[in-house]
Amino acid sequence: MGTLSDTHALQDRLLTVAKEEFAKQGLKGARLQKIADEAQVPKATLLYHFKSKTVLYQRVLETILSAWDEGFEELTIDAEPEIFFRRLIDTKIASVRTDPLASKLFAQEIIQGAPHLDAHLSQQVKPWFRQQVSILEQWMDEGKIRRTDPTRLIFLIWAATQHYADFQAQVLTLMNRQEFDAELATDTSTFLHEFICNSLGIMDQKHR
Amino acid sequence: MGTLSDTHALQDRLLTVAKEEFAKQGLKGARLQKIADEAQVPKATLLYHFKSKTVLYQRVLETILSAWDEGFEELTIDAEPEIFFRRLIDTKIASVRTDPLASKLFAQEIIQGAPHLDAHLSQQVKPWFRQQVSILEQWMDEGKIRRTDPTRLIFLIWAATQHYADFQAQVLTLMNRQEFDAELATDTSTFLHEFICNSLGIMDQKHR
DNA sequence: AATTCATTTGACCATCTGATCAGATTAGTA
DNA sequence: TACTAATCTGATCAGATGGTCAAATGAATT
Repeated sequence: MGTLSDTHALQDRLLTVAKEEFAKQGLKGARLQKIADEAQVPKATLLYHFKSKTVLYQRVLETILSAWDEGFEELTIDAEPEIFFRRLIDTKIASVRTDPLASKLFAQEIIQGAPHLDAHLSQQVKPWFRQQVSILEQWMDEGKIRRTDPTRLIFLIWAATQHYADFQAQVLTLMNRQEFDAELATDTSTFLHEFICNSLGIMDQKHR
Repeated sequence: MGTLSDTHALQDRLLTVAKEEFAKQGLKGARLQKIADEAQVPKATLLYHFKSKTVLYQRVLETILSAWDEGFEELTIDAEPEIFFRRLIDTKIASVRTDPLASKLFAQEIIQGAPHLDAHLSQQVKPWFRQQVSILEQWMDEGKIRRTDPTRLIFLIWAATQHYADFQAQVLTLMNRQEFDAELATDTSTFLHEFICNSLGIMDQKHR
């Protein structure tokens, strides 16, 4: 424990601070000086650990994406539709509430045309997405859920959950709230689950 | 008709070009030089018509918002739920398809905490929002639609439609499409309408 | 102790960018 | 035509910002 913090811990801290700055200001708007200040480190030190602003940004993005991949890939199929949707929605809402900055950063990246994650979209997201679609199709074939467009259904869930992170400023204003607290998260989760199950003709055997 | 274009037409062109640049690059990322080039005008001319970058940005924002206000305020209540939802969704999807840049610009503004439209949110959006909520509540009281949280229902519609503009890059990738064409818009509109009506227990008397 | 390597940091730089300004050009008017 | 006001624009600037570098510091190894 010679140094105050070893290299790895420092880089983690820098990535965390950088995520916040990038999420709040965008890639172009973010200032290396501000990130360095926030992390209580000279700017030169920041640039020693990450060769350039772009590299730092990509590292932040990678960190976010791999965390997501981890959290969502284990959403198994071996469940009834109702359970599946509950897990999916709960996981997404939890992620949105725990780390809205990650969601915001990701959103801005996509809005600007996803110039830094073409690869990830087609290699990571697409397979996961196709799998989800095929699960839904199977359930439709089996008559477990009403037949509809599975692709757009996934989009709807995606959008409806992500909305609470990305548009948090608007959501809180319109709901007269100050923060996205645990209760608000639970209620939102419940609402979405109910709404979707209702639309798909899934009977809810048990109350939450 | 002495000049090639009068002042008003020029400012409109500048606003249009600026909207594109702001939407694609964000406020901080946008470059006045690029806007000027795109509009085939010296940068100094651009700054003659708009005192500063911030002013230009705010003017672009105002233009977008007033266009939206116009388009959505006339969504009257004097209709049955099914018609109401159809109109709302169609209008929103049309707006998203016609002018995705406006939606993207707006989204980035909200994501970054809506620093430039606090006033508009509470003065324009909030009243409209409350009105929609009260319509929905009334219909729930009358038993016309299933009882649920009207606030989150509006959010869901909002999010699900906006998604197709803001996340267009991702949506197109996952759907293996090149552009958001008219057919895709119609199908999306139909899907959302059906999905929502189904969840709210609204019978669809006529096919689209 | 001497050497080597990674890390840290203040000083500095090249470049970019929003903004200014004075002078030119044009349009409208008496 | 003469005069005024609005519009246009090239030149230029001041500040900010990403990035570089050489020297200093610290840690580990022989």
